[in-house]
Amino acid sequence: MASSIHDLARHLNISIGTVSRALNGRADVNADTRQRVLDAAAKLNYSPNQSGRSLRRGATHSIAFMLQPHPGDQQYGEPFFIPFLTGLQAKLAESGLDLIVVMGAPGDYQQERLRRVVETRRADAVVLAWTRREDERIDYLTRVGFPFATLGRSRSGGKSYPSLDLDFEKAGAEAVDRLVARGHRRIAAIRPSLSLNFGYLFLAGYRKALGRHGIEVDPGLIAEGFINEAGGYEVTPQVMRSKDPPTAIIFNNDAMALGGCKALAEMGVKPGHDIAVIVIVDTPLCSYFSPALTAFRPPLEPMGRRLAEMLLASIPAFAGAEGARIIREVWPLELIARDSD
Amino acid sequence: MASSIHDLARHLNISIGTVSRALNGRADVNADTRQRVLDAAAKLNYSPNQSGRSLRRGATHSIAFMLQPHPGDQQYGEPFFIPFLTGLQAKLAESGLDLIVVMGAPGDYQQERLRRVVETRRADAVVLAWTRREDERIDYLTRVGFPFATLGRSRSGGKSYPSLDLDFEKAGAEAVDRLVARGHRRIAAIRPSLSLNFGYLFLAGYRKALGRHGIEVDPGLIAEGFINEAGGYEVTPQVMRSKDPPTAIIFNNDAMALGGCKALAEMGVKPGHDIAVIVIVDTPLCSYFSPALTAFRPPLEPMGRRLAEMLLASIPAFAGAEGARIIREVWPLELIARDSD
DNA sequence: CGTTTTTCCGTAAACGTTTACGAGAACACA
DNA sequence: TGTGTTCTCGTAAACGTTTACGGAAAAACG
Repeated sequence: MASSIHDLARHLNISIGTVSRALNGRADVNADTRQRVLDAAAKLNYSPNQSGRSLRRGATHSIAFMLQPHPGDQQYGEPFFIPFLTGLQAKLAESGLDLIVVMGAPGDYQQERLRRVVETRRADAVVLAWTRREDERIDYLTRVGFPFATLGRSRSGGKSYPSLDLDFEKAGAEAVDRLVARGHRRIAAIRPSLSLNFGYLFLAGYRKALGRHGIEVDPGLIAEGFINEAGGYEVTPQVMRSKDPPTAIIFNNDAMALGGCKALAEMGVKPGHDIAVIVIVDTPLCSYFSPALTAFRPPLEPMGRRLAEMLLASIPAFAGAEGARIIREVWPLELIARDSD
Repeated sequence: MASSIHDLARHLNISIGTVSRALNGRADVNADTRQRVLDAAAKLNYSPNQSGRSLRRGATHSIAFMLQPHPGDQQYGEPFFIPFLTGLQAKLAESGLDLIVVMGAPGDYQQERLRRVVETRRADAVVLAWTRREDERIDYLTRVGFPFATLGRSRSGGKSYPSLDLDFEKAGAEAVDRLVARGHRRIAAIRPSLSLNFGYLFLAGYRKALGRHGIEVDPGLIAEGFINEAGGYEVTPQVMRSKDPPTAIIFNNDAMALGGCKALAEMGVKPGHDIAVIVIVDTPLCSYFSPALTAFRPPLEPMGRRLAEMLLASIPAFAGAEGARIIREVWPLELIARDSD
């Protein structure tokens, strides 16, 4: 099973150097010999040992995505990533790169696992998600000079690394606009910790839009919970018990909305009927919920592909002739109107 | 950043051999020297290059989990895995092993990616999920003699590899028993393709229990759909439009149930009121749905830990003194009674 | 035919580890 | 003092690649 380049060379009676050159498509090898090598490689089922190759080349030809069970939760956060990873992997594969997903241990917010990946040189670059406003991972990676890209931004938004984010601020504002246009003025916002940057951005858009409409921000209508079903469930009653309860709620993600709607149901409040509900980040859940939830849909698969491009473009070793460059993009979210608002 | 064992050796004025032995805890190195090496390693922030180590040792010290966007769907299937992977990773980490998750390209059912992992020796073993009744991946891995374990069984259920599965057959039967005890006799089953082994097992249990209760199996009450929301949504109306419609439905998983309930709602049928609903595999979705869905909950995180143990026990290089052995286990599913039945 | 260029290939070093082997020093023992 | 044992360490080979270098043969050119 473990056929090495030596086996190939012995089998063909030529030197390993020639075999390697033939396999790697170098110019200085006769067309005949190349073909013989290729045939033999197919016959012997040869494929290069990754460790040997990485060691020699000083590159692993793989990119790591850091996947983290979110603090305070083990279940949520990942269905979101699957289409994204599909796009990421597809684009990386076009450049002959492997995508590996590294599971973080719960709790340490990836510092330990990230260090491990970097220090043992398991990947040539990493992709981060769940970016925080102050993100120690970003600091670490820039400090040690390890290539990376982020899905999401951090506060500094430094120009030193590529990032692709969604325009949560605009989505927050648009949600408010839409609700105000439908006559709502008591609009609640259920969001995760502001340390998560998308929560921060959402709230900024929410505030700005309310201001634009001359509506005063009522702190009693803003609540923070864990970014999962339990969080939404726990926190929604708080805003509903406000002296002057909301007639509409904007949830920062689908899981919180699900929990929130559960709480509403228990209070006898029906979304789309007694109260308007809008969700910022759409998943299939939203469309199959009853009532179907109006939500902002991110184009996850294209985002994955794009971030792969941006990452590769930022790394000299992978960037083509035009040289490395840092790209930062913010994509709009598209509202899918359904039955809940 | 790239401090190697040579840097350490030069810095301490000793040979690289000694450094390596000190780092690896070998006996033939003086206690003083060992300490000096350890200190220097910490100071220089040394950690061994993974490629070099793998090359020399002939082992990567990492285990690959094959993650696959399910055919016909990009969004579903993965929240299920997160707690499982958390357990898997935790246990592997105790043995100094890394868990990497390898994304399959959509469509090829992992064959191509799996071959790549195996042939380039990227991992020492792999873990498979979504086992099919006839599983080409299992055939391939056994044929080439690559170590692996499965979450789920295949038809053959060969004794050659460790596997951990849930007792879907018993759960299917228990669901029927429960519904019959509550007076139902027209019980529908919504399931995925029988090529997926858990779908097959579920149906077997369903049939067996019906037989035990002297209820004839009505093919019109059994429907097959894609294992996602869309599948449940599409297929549920079929059984409802049966001449003699069901008074209860058992869904084979949460996503199908979600889609099915959507379809029911559109038909004006209310789960837990007009019809009983039971879900075989529980996720947080089920408890936050309205009404909360009665479901069978798998202990995912312990399953991950256990499968890691079983995998390691099956590999001579990792098994302790007692030698390698193949363990196969089937765990019960626990019913969580909620409001839908 | 002599010279230069091109084509093709073998040699060997290097990447960063681990480890078998052997040797010097220290020590124990008679 | 001589012999044997135990500690400790250095040397060097090996893992499977890639690639710089050089050289032999073939081709091109005058």
